[in-house]
Amino acid sequence: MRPRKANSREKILAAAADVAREAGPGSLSLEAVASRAGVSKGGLLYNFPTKAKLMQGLVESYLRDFQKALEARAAGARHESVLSAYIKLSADDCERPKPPASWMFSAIAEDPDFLTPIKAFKHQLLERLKEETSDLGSLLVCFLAIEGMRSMNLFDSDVLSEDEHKLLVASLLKIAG
Amino acid sequence: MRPRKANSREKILAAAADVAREAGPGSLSLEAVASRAGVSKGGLLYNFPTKAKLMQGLVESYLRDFQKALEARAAGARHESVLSAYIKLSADDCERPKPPASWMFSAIAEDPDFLTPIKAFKHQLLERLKEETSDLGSLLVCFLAIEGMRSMNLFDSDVLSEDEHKLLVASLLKIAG
DNA sequence: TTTACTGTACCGGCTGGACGGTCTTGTCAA
DNA sequence: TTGACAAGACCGTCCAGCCGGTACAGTAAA
Repeated sequence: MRPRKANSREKILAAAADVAREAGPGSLSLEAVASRAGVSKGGLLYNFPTKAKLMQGLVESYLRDFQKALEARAAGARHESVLSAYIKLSADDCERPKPPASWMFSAIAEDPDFLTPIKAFKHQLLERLKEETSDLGSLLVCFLAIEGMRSMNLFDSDVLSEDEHKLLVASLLKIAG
Repeated sequence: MRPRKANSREKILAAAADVAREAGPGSLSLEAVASRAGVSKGGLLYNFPTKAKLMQGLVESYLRDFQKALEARAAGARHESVLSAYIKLSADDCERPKPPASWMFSAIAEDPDFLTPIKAFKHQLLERLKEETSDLGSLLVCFLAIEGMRSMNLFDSDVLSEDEHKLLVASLLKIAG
């Protein structure tokens, strides 16, 4: 029996991320994703009429999830700054073993403009952080350092040891105040 | 008359970087590179028998250039730390408009293992920086912030304004001591 | 100094395979 | 029975790598 109205979109998105991570971003083909998602190629194309739409879906779901996680953290401890929440969230996100979002490379290869929403999101986040601090210099250092953490995670470059990672996070929280 | 012994390798490498930057990392085909370099496809394949070899060449030349630039800076001002030199070099590298090394995305798509030498290089650099400082926390913050700067540049995400960029660099130099 | 040979650098058409996207043919729930 | 959705064969395109050539420099025997 074929599962009717089983939310294929989510399965497909997850499968795409899996394929990009395991087979490499260059091997993210529609067939591979469909097969991984337990869906036929036609089924995939029904949900995402084009490869570009699939990438777009990946970007949007990524941003949505991140936003939700950040909001949850910020609401969970209202006495601390959003910057602290962002630092801690990113520290957790980059804890190994964490699946890096390799699909991003596929998206960039497909069309570099897929970065635009992400860029906009980051800009927006930075603006929000600026509002809650008076020390712009420290904020920038923290913001960029987090960016560095995330990028290392994305590139799967675990240059830092576990201890160094913890020390870094502690230092950032101290700078953030 | 065909230019004999005109160093095609360099021209091809430069052309590959250009194509990746201008046409997008997903459009880096051998034909496009050959045409851009003013070389036939056969000529390209003569110099780089495989696309993977071309990517490898890109990585190696990138690392070699970076190493040279860093050494030059470090030697140029021997009274300051290597970390300071690294900060300043990266700040200059990320000054817009600077061609981001989009070819890296093509390389990753071809085979994620092309990152290995880069990872190793960074690790080595970090070890070297560790030797000259006693404050590991500050070093890590600086190192990661630079990483963030470079990643933003690579992704062509100019989230920071000119002034913010300068403030960031100043703050980093202050932290680096 | 002519001729024959060798190795280097480069050319460009070809092909086999992979991939994105379409189309026809189902198939189940209402 | 109908319509939303899924299956997978199929088609056109693109591209990496191959291969048979060409041009030329050097060498050296004749």
